[in-house]
Amino acid sequence: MSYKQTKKGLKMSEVRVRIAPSPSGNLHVGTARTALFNYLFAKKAGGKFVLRVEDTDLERSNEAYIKNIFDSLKAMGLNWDEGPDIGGPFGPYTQSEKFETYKKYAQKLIDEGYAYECYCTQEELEEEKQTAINEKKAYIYSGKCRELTESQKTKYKREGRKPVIRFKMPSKIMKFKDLIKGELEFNTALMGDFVIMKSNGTPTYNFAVVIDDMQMQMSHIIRGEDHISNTPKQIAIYEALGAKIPEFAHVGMILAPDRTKLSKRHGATAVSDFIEQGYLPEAFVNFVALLGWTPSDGVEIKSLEEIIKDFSIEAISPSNSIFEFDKLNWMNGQYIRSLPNEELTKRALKYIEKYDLTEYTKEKIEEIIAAVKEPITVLSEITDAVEYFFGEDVECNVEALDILNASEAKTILSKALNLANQFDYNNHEQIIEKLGEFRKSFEGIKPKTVMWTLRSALTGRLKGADLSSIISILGKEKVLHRIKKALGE
RNA sequence: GCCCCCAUCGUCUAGAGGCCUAGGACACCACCCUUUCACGGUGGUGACGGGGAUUCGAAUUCCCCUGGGGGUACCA
Repeated sequence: MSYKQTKKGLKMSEVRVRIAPSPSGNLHVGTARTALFNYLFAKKAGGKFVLRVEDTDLERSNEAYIKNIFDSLKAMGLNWDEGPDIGGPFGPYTQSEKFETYKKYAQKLIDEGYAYECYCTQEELEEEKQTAINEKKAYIYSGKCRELTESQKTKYKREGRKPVIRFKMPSKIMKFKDLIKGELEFNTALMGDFVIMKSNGTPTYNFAVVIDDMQMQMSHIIRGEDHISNTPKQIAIYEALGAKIPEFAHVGMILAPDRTKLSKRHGATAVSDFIEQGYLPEAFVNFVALLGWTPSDGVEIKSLEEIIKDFSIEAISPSNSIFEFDKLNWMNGQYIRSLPNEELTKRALKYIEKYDLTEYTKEKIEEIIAAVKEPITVLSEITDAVEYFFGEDVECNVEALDILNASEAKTILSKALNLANQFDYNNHEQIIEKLGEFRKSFEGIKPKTVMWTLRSALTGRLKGADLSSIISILGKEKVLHRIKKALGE
């Protein structure tokens, strides 16, 4: 046994899985979930989670997307053990860096009679397809280039035709056991000889995946069910190569509420979009895990670590699931509320930077965030929730204006002016107490009205944080100023 | 058209022949708590797509239909 083999030799039992995004867009929710399941499966088994970039379609791939994909995965906490950036024993992990390898294997398949050059033009192929449609039959490539003679090939070459390489699909009933879907069966005669190398010398997806998964010694392929129909093709290539066939597991798709594919028109589809809007990555991961997987103990809010412990691939549902925001929002709120104020403030900072933060100390800013966090479901809502704390004056909405224009408002506010001088602004308890006395101190005016009036004067709205907290944070100067302003002074 | 996958409350799902008068979570409704909005608590509305078959017994097994999804590329 050579050194190289020893180094690369693996224990039969080692679990190796991968996520193989193609950088033709930002990390999609569906891909993110597939990545999550792969990650969970690997970590649960003490195996390896590898990242591979599938950029064989150079036209559609771009650097910015690669960065977005890496960043999103990291934000979700799905750190890979091997990948383009950190390397590993089976690199390169970027397909565009392996074009020679694919060529080599394609040639091997030709030499051994499993593949052949095909010189058919697009027009010829189109014609075959049209005929099939007219005859209401399924289109299958005729295979007419299978037995091309050398002289025919040279003739085509001289015409300037660049061949593709097609795989000779054997005709048989192919069965395999899917870890999620169960026993699956296909008639490969219906598939025809498919292209493995394009005329520009780059591999097609179905070929590149097999070569990579084989070389990277993947033990399990966990992916979306949109790949089910590719599986027989891939297995056929494994067989032709004499390679070990990995186990397959196909997860249902994530659909939009209208039951169509989740796309831009449904709003956010990229993980980064969600994070941008103020969904906490850990909440997002938790939610996405619940799309198709159920915790064994019924406890739905779980950290990544806890999910790993409880994860099993058998528990994944075989059906599609619809991405609804309700539960995500609820869950995000749960996570926001459970975050320590300091941490929450740090994360909320980018949503409040439009205000003059120098009006307050760092501690006060934390108090503000703590005061408004309760009803928040998405971080971006903080921008509005916090508005009335900043600036001297406050802008009143219609409801607040109505309250302030009511006949009893003047009475209440005049007295409130007095009250404002009695507050000990650093003593929250004292404020609560004084406020309690104050709201009951009016003959014929409901406590509720008293509070609403004061709230309207101070915040310009009827809804918001706890009034005593607001008063404490605002401080004497602003409180007095705003009450006076409301009185028209 | 052809091939494949899927099918329990609005949504995510529990359920692997009797434990199911189908359980939980979100959403929704009501009540309680409360200075507002909320948070929290309690309770409620709400589903096995249809038809056959197997069985003493079916949400659970089988078949058909229907519905939804995916694939059918020199995209991945």
